[in-house]
Amino acid sequence: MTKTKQQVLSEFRHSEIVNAARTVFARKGYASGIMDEIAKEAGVAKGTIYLYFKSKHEIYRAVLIKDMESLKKNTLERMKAATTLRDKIGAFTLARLENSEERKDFFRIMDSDSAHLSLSSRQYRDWLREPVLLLAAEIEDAAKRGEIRPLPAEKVAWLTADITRGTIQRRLLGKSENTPAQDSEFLTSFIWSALAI
Amino acid sequence: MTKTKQQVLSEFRHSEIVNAARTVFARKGYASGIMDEIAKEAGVAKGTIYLYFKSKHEIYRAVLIKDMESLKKNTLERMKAATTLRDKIGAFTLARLENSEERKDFFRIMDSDSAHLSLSSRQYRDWLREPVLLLAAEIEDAAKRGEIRPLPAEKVAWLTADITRGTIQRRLLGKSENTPAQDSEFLTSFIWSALAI
Amino acid sequence: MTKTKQQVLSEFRHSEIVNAARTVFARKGYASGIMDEIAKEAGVAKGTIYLYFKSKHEIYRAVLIKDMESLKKNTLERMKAATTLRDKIGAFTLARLENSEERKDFFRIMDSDSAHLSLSSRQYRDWLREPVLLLAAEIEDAAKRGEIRPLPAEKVAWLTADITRGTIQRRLLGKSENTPAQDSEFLTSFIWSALAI
Amino acid sequence: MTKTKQQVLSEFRHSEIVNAARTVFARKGYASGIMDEIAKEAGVAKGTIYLYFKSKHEIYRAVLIKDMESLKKNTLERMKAATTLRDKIGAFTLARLENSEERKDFFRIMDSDSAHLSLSSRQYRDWLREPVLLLAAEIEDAAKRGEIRPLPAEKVAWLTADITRGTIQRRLLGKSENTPAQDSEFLTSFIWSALAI
DNA sequence: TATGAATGAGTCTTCATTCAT
DNA sequence: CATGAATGAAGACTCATTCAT
Repeated sequence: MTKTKQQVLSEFRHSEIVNAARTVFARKGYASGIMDEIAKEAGVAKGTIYLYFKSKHEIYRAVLIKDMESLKKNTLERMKAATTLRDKIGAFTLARLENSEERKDFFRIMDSDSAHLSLSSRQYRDWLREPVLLLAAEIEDAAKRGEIRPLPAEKVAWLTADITRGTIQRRLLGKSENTPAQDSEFLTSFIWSALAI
Repeated sequence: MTKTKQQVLSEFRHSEIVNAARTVFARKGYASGIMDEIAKEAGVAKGTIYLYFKSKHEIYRAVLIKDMESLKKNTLERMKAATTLRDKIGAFTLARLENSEERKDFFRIMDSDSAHLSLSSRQYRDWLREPVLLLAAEIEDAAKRGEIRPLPAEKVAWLTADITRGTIQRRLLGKSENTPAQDSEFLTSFIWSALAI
Repeated sequence: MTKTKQQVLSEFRHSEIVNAARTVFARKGYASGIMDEIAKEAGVAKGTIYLYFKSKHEIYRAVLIKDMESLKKNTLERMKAATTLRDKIGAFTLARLENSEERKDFFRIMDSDSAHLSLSSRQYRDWLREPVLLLAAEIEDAAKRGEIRPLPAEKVAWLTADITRGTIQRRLLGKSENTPAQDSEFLTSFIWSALAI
Repeated sequence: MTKTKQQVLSEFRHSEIVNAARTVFARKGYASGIMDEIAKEAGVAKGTIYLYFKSKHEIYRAVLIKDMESLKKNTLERMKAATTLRDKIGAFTLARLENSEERKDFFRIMDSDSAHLSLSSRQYRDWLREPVLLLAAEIEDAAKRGEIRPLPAEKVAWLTADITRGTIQRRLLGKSENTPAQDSEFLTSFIWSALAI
């Protein structure tokens, strides 16, 4: 169960490189993010990167997948922990807003065109899709229970994702004096009003 | 007031190059969109492009600015033509949805990371900002008139822009069986419900 | 029928690059023959080479094919011009010996392992094979006519090629005080003795 | 006179590495034969190789020298064991043909351009030279004894080497249905005919 | 003006060699 | 001695930009 020193070091390096890459790609974009710079940022030689990743492309994928996976997991967990639909909507938006605060670099990359090119589009969309579909299912249920107006649930779920993303982007541009919680509450109440009977 | 033959030709070339660039960038993204390909697409020699634009970067800016300007103008006109707030919201969303249909290439580029890198962020946001601020003003007025709930008008306006953009992106991925008008109506009614007293 | 100035220049460049490559490859071998060096030797920029050849590999092929083709043609012509078998053997050996004198660089490359890797083995062997098979046919005929002993003609033809190649290689190492004609005569008479009734 | 365990192990490793290198170089050529691959083939770590050899180049030399030395020894022994000139020619050709059968890898390397670049040309030629010169001496003697025609002995010896090499190469390409003994006999009788009075 | 051949700086990637453990 | 992770120099290739015609 214990890791060898080697394994620890190796995982550390792997992780350092991914972190360095995220920083560099966030700063320059994929095409202009140069291996030299990633290497320097990670504190290793250029050749070392190739011991851990087959290509620049592969590093980029690693960054995206790792962060998207973690974002997805976190969002799902928090949504499941919530009980009412309103709370679930709140959990969805807040999870993402808070995450974007901690991982600004990733959120700067996430929507880039290279992200779409690097992952198969199926792969790409599914990271987002799963939480959105969970949200859609909850909306559907609530509608059936008569708690909210009958509306196309999936569409509404996507709109929720849209405004969350937009809000995050505005925050990344330095546009918000609000806390994530405040922004989340505003988005949630806005959606909720639109759903109200 | 009359243009010389030279001027006409020059403007024509300018425009051809911008169009070719839009096509190419939409197909490949900025970094992989190659001058050779733009030249071929525009039907001119590579050197000729440099008679009209200082650099690749400059062409990209030209594409963005031209299209954004035209989108902005169109959106503003249609909003001004509308009378009620609901109609103005409808005009905003429909203008953009229809535009995206006619100019898919541009909309594919618009949100790319290179777009952000190419224009100063102020420049970039301002093309969108104007219609959004107009919408915000209208919302503000309507709130004052008591037609809708009092809500932070600018935020609501941005949310409207967010869901419009999201919807357009889903359409570009081949995700909609609806007409732009139908999608616009859905978005508008959704917003409208949230604003209702 | 007249070539444009462009065509002439283009062909000249093409040819210059092939010549430069031959020189460099002869000096360093394929793997150590560096594009920079070829470019410098050809008096063009590195990028220019890629206007004429898709890759380093392609240049190498071009060198081999051009020279082998020309060697083959020359050998065949001279053999056909000869009338008796002995003269044909003489033509074969002399053609190659003289050629190797004029094109030392090529002969240094010809037998390199990279030559085998660069051309399909069929392609590679056929340049040599054709003259050898012609020689074999002539031997066969002469045997039927009873001019020489009956011997496996193709084998004898290959042996002739072997000793010609060996002699050339020794010459390239600076080992011969003889003229090509003298060496050719020696080889021919040696073979001839072995064929004598 | 007894070797320590250390020495035995050391020599074993040395030998393993040389064998691995031969295999790899034969498969890929010198430039593409990678240290990693040699290490894996030898069953040691890459660093270990450098305890036994100063450089990749040095390993290559070691392979060549070891095999050439052994080939030379074997050829000389067998020639000395033979009594008549014809048998000595037969011994020369058969020794090499049989050796090439057992050590195909080496024979694939032997004539490569890298072999020439790795050994000083003097060094390279001398491994072959000794048996050839022995053969030349025997031819000389036989001529003096009037057993064969007077011919330039060294040249004839080299021609013998040439056709042996050529035949071996054709065999390595999968071109022979004959046994080494049959091929040897053909070559010997061919040479012998040319020498006959 | 228009051309497109030429340029060469800039990039990714490989791999022989070193070195800390 | 043995290891194999780390290094970084070196090389093929790309492509925005220039320039002679």
